[in-house]
Amino acid sequence: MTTLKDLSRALGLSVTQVSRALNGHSDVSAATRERVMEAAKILNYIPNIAARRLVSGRSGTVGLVFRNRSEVPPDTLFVETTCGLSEFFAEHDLQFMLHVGRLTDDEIKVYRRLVDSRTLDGFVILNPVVDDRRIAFLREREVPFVVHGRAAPDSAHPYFDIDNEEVAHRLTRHLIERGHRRIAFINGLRSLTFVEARQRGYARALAEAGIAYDETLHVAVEMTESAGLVESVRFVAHMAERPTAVICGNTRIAKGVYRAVEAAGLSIPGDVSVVAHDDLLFEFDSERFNPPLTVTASALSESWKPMATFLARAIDGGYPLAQMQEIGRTVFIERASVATV
Amino acid sequence: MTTLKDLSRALGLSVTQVSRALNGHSDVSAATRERVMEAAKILNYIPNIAARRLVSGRSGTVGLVFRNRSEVPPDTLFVETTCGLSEFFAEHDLQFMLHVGRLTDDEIKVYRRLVDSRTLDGFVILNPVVDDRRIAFLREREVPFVVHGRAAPDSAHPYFDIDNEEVAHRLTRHLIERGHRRIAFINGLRSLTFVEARQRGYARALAEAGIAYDETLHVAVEMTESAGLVESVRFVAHMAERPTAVICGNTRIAKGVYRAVEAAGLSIPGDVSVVAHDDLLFEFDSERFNPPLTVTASALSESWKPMATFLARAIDGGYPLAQMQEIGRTVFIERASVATV
DNA sequence: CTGTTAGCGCATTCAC
DNA sequence: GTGAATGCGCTAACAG
Repeated sequence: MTTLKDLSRALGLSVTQVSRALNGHSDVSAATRERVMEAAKILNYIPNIAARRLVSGRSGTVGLVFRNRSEVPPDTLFVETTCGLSEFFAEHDLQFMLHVGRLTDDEIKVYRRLVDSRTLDGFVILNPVVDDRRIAFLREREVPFVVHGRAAPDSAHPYFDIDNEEVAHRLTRHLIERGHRRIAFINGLRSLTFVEARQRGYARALAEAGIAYDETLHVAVEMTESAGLVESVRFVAHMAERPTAVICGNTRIAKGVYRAVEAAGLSIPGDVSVVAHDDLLFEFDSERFNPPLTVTASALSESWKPMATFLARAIDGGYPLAQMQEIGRTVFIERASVATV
Repeated sequence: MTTLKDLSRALGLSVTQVSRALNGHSDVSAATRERVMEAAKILNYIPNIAARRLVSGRSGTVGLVFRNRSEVPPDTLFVETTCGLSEFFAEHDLQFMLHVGRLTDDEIKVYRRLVDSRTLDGFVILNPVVDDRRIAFLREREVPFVVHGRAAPDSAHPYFDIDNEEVAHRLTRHLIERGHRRIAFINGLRSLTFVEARQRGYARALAEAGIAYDETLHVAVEMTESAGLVESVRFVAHMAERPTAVICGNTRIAKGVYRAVEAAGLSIPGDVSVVAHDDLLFEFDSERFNPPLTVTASALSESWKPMATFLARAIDGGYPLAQMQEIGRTVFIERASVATV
C-alpha cells in the first residue's frame, strides 16, 4: 500500500507537505497541490485510517446501539433507520456501526465500553424516554450524540424531531370539530418522550373544548398492528360507552383498528371514526386504506439526513445548537375516515 | 484515559512488560501478571484500539455490505441477519459494521474502498450468485470472508450453508411418492446459487421418477408473498393443465399461494398440494398455516453463530478450511398440505 | 510556502 | 523474566 512516505519520496517533498496538500490546508502552493493530488491518484494513495485515528484521537465512527435484540424496532422501521443513517453518514465520511448488545448487559455499560475504548465518536439515540440514562451519560462524558426526538421540549442537544404535541392536538381538534366528544387515543408506550408529548396535545385539545379527560380512553401500547387490534376490540366490544372516534399513534395501529372494526361487523366512519399519525413508512399507505385514512403525516425517511448532518457537526464542534436542531414539517391530510356526529 | 505508560509508571515496570502481561504472553512471572491485571482493573485501563490497529495492521472490524438500499433483504430477514451477526461477532471481539452504498456506485468499488483503506478485516457475503464478483475480488485480494451459502457446491472458502439440492429433492420426491406428476416449483431469482442448487434437486427427483422436466412449471421470482400469489394465480387460473402440486422456495411464497388458492375458491390439499422450505423466520409459522404446511425446515437464526466464528477464524488464520465450513441440518416435517392423487 | 522535529499508544524486535 | 529501542502512518507544533 502507498503511504505518505512513498508519495513524498516520489515527489521530492516532505511527508508533512504532502499531508498538508492532501488535507486542503491553505499554506500550500497551488502547483504543489496539483502535483500531490495527481501523484496520489496515480499511486492510488489511500490514507491509513488507524494512523489518522491514533493521532487525531477519533475513531471516525458513529453508531447506533441497541441493548439487545428485543429492543430493535419492528421490521420496516429498522431497515429504514439503519439504511438511511448508514447512507447519510457515508456522505460525511463517517463509518456507521450497528451494535446489538447482550441481554445481560446493563444499558449504560455498553455505552461506557464503546466510549472508553474510543470505538465511537458519536451516538444516535432513538426513542428517547423521560430522564433518559443514555442521554445523561453521554452528556456527562461530553460525547457527541444526536437524538431522534427530544429529551424534553426545550432540550439543549442536537436532535431531529417533529412537533408531536401539535400532531396529537391537531388530530384531536379535528375530531372535536366534527362533533366527537368520546375520543379514544391508542398511544405508544409510556415514558417515551414523544408519547408524552402527544398525550399533552390530546389533553390540551380536550380541555380547550371543555371535554373531561377520561383516562380509560387513553391507552399505552406497543405500536403494532396486533396491539391496535386488541385495544380496539376492547373499545368496541367491551366498553360500556363506546368511543365514537379513535386516534392511532401510527398507521400500524390504525391497521389493527380497521381489522377489529371490520371483524365486529361495524364500519368506518359510520360506527367509529379513525385518525392516525402517518410516518409514511414504505409498507403502509394510509391513502389506500379502506376507507382512506385521515392523518397527520411526516416522512420518517427524511429524518436521517439531518440526523447524520447534526451528529457530524456535533463531532466537528463549533456549531451553534440551532444548526443541530430541526423540527420536521407535518401536514394534515383529510380523507374519508371521519364522520360528523 | 489510562494508557500502558500510566500503568507502567504506577507499577514500576516497563511498558513492554505490562503489555506482555496483559496480552497473556508466557514469559511473564505469575506474580507480575497478577499485579498488572489488578492495576489495570483499578485504573480502568482500556487499550486504545487505534494504536493497536496501527501496529497490528488490522481494523478489528468486519462488515456486511449492500450496494444500495434496494439490495437490502425484506424486513424480518434483515433484522435477523444484522442483529444475529452483530451479536455473535461481539463475542469474538469484532466490531460489526453495516455499510449501505449509493445506487450509483459500482458493486466492487465499494468493496475496494473498504479493503484498501483497511476499514474492514473481513466480509460477510449474503446471497452469493453464480460467478460472484464480490467473491472473486476478495479472493484475489486475499481478504477474509465468509459466505452464507456457497459459490459452488465444492467451494473452497469459509461458508455456512444448507444442502439446498437435497431440500428440493426431498420435497419433490415427497410429492412424487404421493402420486403427483405435474409439480410446479416457485423458486427464487435465477443466478442465486441456492436457487440453482434447488433447481438441480428438483430436476433430479423428476428424472428419477421418469417425469419430463417442464420449464413452464419452474418459475423464478422474488421470494415474497405477493410473488407467490401472482404466480399461483397464473398456475391456477390460466394454465391449460393445472399443476396438482406446488413447491415454494420459502414460507412467504407459500403464504401467497395459500391466499391465491383460497381466492380462487379452491382448497389445499384437495385441489392443489403445497410444500415449501421453511427458514423458521420469526414472523411466519408454517405449522399454523391452514392447513398446516408440509416443509423442509432449517433455522436461519442458527447460521449467524457459525458464520461469525468462521470469519473470525479466517481472520486469525491458520485454521483448516474444514473448520470454517458447515452444512446446517435440515428436517422434513410432514403435515397436512399434501394430498395423495 | 516548506522542512524538521516530535509524538499519538501499542507490540515487537533485540538485548541482558 | 525484564527493559530499551524501534516503528506502525499520520498530523501538529515549531522553525525558517
